[in-house]
Amino acid sequence: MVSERSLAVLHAIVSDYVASNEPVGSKAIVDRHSFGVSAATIRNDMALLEEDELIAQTHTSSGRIPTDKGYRLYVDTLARIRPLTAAQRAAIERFLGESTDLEDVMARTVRLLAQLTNQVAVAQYPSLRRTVVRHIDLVALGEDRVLSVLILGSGVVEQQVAWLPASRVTDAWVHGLRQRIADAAVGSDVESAAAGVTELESTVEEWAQPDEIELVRRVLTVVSEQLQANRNERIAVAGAANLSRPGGEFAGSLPVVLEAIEEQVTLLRLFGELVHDGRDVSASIGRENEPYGLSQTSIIASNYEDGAAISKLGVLGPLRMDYASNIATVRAVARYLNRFLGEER
Amino acid sequence: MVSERSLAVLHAIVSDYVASNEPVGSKAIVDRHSFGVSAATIRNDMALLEEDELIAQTHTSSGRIPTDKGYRLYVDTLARIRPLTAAQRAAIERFLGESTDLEDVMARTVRLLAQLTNQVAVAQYPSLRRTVVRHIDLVALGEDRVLSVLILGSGVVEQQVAWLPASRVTDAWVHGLRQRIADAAVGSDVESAAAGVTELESTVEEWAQPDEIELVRRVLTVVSEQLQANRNERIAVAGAANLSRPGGEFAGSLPVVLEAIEEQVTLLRLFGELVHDGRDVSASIGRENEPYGLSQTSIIASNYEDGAAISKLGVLGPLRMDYASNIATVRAVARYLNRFLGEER
DNA sequence: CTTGGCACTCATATGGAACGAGTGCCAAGC
DNA sequence: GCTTGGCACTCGTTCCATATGAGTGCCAAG
Repeated sequence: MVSERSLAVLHAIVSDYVASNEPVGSKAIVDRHSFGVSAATIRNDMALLEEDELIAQTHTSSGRIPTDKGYRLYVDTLARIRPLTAAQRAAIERFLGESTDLEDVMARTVRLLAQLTNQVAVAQYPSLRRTVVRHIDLVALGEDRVLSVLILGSGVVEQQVAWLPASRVTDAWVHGLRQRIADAAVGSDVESAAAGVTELESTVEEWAQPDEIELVRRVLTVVSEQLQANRNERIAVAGAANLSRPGGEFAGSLPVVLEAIEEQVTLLRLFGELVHDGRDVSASIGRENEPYGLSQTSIIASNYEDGAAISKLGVLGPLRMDYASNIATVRAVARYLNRFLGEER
Repeated sequence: MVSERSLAVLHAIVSDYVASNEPVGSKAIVDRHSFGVSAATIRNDMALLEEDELIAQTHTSSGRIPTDKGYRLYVDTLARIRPLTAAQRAAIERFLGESTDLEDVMARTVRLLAQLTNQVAVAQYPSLRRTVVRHIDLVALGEDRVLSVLILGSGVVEQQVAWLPASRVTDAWVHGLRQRIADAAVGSDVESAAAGVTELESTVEEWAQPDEIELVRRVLTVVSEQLQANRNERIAVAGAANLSRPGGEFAGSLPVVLEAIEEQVTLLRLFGELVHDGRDVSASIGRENEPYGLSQTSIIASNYEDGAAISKLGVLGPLRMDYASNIATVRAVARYLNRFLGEER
């Protein structure tokens, strides 16, 4: 266990290092912070911190920089979360207030978060399992293609094309089928609707013409897929340009990070594994992200509620980032998004 | 005017430099290419090329590298476009063949192009002005919100929410309005449909209840917007990770490039200004992109037809890129996309 | 436990010398 | 008139040796 003052020294090292990007020495600490002790005393504390692997030196006789473990302890012992400035709050309000549909809300949210933190911002789309199905449409796009359009509460639209090879699709046929599906699905939430459609699928023989059964099945399969497609597995990203900030933070790992952003799958897994032990904001620091090749990266994320399910949003940046400020910002944006989505439905 | 052999020397310099990323000297040229002349002769040619500002030296006595102007002449005098290998063609076929809706086609196209060229790939969404309107839906999302869904040929769906503050939206009302709009718009192409809706807007007083006119107007405005929204102004991007390839190509300009990719507006303008003088593939090299801050970047683009209108797709990369191969690939992918979209409709 | 002092380490900066790739130019050759 | 071999010259790169200074660890005294 580290002493009270040692912890204060760690905090000083982290914040100085984040600000200057240079190893910080004992003298610099007594100069910039008002500990009531001399540099030699600080040096003793630093020796202890180094023993605990909370800080390290770049070479035998240089100042110290925090290790992953040091950052971790720093984050865990951050006393209070700085509230945002009035200007920042206003910016959030203004930015989100103008948005129209969900797509737009997500895009604005990540852009905002990226701008406020100067990091890469990521947000998971809300899960829609508990959302009500408002409307279902089947539209013939030609003789062999039918477009299925699903309209969910809060204005989300899913579309998908069903191919019905070598068939003669007529408007009347499509219309009748639509009616049946709508009866089974519209009005209930997505999960129940999926069950309804499955039910319909299993009784196809009872109500469809024998020569149409195959076609009907295809359409129902597509609708089922749409209902089961988990929106939660989409993410919005913004601020990739922040990766190339001066400082060469991501020396070798920039390609890995860019790939992760493009892949999305990696980010989703990473987000999924984040543990929120009591706190509303969680962090994953450096080597904790090793399994994803992102050991030079830290992630700060917060849950945001979304009716029944929970989704996440956060930022991704270099190990050396302003954790205090980023945690505050992520939390604030998540709260606004919460409130905003709450109003919506 | 440069002589025949000088031009050949330029080609040698470009291809060697692209391959090695090092200034190429006269000796290296005679070694690697079978000109029937000595190094001294090559040096004379190089002096001429330098006079014409087609090549330059990094310092007084080093090998030469091509200038922007040199790359330009090189591209303009590329004799024949290398055809793709069978494997590459197969990859294209396979990759595009699996796609479902337009969104998916575009995503696959850029991913493919990025992978084949190792550059950032960009594609403009097809313009839909000549596409037929298949279907229009209005769905009440609550008492004060109506979702308008527009279904176009080839399975494109546009949605937008209309807010009708302080009103009591009923299903019956929405249904009636939908019918009217559908009569005016469904079946004709997007441009005519827009005209039809505008017509409807101007005669609102004649058929709507006085106290509903304001609400009807709002809905019609939203539908109009949807019809006029130009899909052509959306782009798909992939392969950003290729920017961080070793070689430090984008030393200082990486942030600019990343921003351009995220902004999209810049890329759209850039694409819009590309001139195709007779060729099916065009290039914009280095300083030619100065106005957009992308003077360290080259762009290779091709038109792809899309019924009436024309859209573009291409790649963006460092000045020092394999123009010959990239031009061939962009052209091939554009052709496949052409064919694919042709089959669709 | 704190503090001043001191020897020690090591990254960085500076400068000079050797090296070598590549050029420009010239006079001779085809 | 174009081509060629030769040669002096330039200049970036590498290597080494030295000087500097920031920062440490340790110790003995307060």
